[in-house]
Amino acid sequence: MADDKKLTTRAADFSAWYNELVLRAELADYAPVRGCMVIRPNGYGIWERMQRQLDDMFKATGHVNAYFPLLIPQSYLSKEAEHVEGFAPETAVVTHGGGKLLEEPLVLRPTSETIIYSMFAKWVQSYRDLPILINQWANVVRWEMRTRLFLRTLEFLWQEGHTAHATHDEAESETRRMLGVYRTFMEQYMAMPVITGQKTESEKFAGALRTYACEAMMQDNKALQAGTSHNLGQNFAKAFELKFQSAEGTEEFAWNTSWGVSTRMVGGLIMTHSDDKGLVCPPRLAPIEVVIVPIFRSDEDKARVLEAADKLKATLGSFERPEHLRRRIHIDAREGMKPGAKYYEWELRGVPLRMELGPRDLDAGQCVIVRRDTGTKQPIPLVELETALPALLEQMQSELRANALARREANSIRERISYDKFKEVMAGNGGFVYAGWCGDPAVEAQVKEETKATIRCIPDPEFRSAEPPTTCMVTGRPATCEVLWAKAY
RNA sequence: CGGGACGUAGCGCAGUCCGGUAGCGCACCUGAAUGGGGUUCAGGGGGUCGCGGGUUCGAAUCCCGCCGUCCCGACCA
Repeated sequence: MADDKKLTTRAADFSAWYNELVLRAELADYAPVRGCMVIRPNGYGIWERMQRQLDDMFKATGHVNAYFPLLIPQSYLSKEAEHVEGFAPETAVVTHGGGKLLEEPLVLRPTSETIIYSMFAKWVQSYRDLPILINQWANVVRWEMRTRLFLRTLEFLWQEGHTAHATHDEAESETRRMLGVYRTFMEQYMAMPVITGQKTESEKFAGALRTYACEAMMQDNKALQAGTSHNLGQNFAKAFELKFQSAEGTEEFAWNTSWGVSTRMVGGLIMTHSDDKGLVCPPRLAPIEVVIVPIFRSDEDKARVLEAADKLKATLGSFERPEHLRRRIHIDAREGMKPGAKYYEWELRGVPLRMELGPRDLDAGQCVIVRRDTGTKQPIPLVELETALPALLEQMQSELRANALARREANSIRERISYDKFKEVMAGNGGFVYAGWCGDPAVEAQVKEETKATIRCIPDPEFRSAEPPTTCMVTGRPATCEVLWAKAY
């Protein structure tokens, strides 16, 4: 921080910019334990709004919430071979309780497939007991080597949906449906466009049949995996004896899915929209939509302006209004701080709209509204705020999404390029590269080794090229599919 | 766990080479003025200098050990 008041710029050091923004906007802070963070009210408020929206969407798609315990017998994790291989290296293990060595160590859940499907096995007898459509909001622990605020911490908050079905096809359509829910949420609420698609064998979830993901592009052109949805097949059902009797009387293993998004999305939101002045928060997820900065000199003016501000908040923000008509308003009435200083602070914190309200405005029956993303100022008559505020907020919401989409496409390469050119791109500005792939995992490994880029996904049809690639970018062999390459978080 | 940097007031740092009264900026508290883009003046509070040991009359400073944090790798939502 050369200048004490300004953030390091994105261009100078994206990583430093991100860290400083998170800390100074008071979204999160480092905790005493390495790799752990405290999510402060400004950051938690965003997560809460994400939760509320997603929870509504899960309920609307037929899911119910439940809660399973944090502690899982270590042996459970070992019951599915690929699963234990994938997660064992990063589990935290409890060996003592009440001062005594435990007979069997307990792991802090890195994810809850094992405990949940072991319980499903108790609850399911018949095909009539299916499907089970459960979600839980929880914390999980993964002992990562390198951590970053929101993007990768030892403990993080998430939701994990877990379902059980009678058939493969039903499980598959559930897997796809929830990926679609994530996509809708990310686009409509986070204003963050995503590429959806399937993960390759090497990138899929440990223990899954197939993994699908939403991949977003951050402002440094790196990809962020923002949500995953897994078709688990019968792998866990077999490990935990999750069986049911079919209508035909036969005994069958159930088909499971799991899907999750985490507090990592807060990091994605930050890196998608924010600028060198601080956070830019999409209005729909902003804990505060409008901050009123009162301006006054004399005591008379002060009383008059604050009264007007209170009145605006009491009417436009009244809890008696239906939520979509209720504005989330904060009045910054702090004494001894000049308006300019407040402007900078609320810009750092990402409040979408700022309302400047002073004696001159009141005389004219108006206020001045400033948009956080564009900085544009406009006077608005007080009597029109009721309709003007939601219109401005929605306009900002959709422009943020459109801008993020334009930026992603401007940094995507869809024409066929040579592997040499690809190396240049990845060594330079990076970005998303669509290319043919022969399907050989060794090629993935080689490219990762040489360029640090990985296959983010095999994009869903709507994201694929009009002209499908016929050869592998790396080997020149016939392509089995088109893939999306990028360096990732 | 490998490579690098660092640990001194809430935050950012100087002081360490060359041992001798613990400092600066911001933040914070009090008062007054100020108030439409980071306000000014005056006064004030706050530290076992990461921890442990050693050398010395005397250690933030020198030596040894440990712990922790951040950045770059290998691992990952």
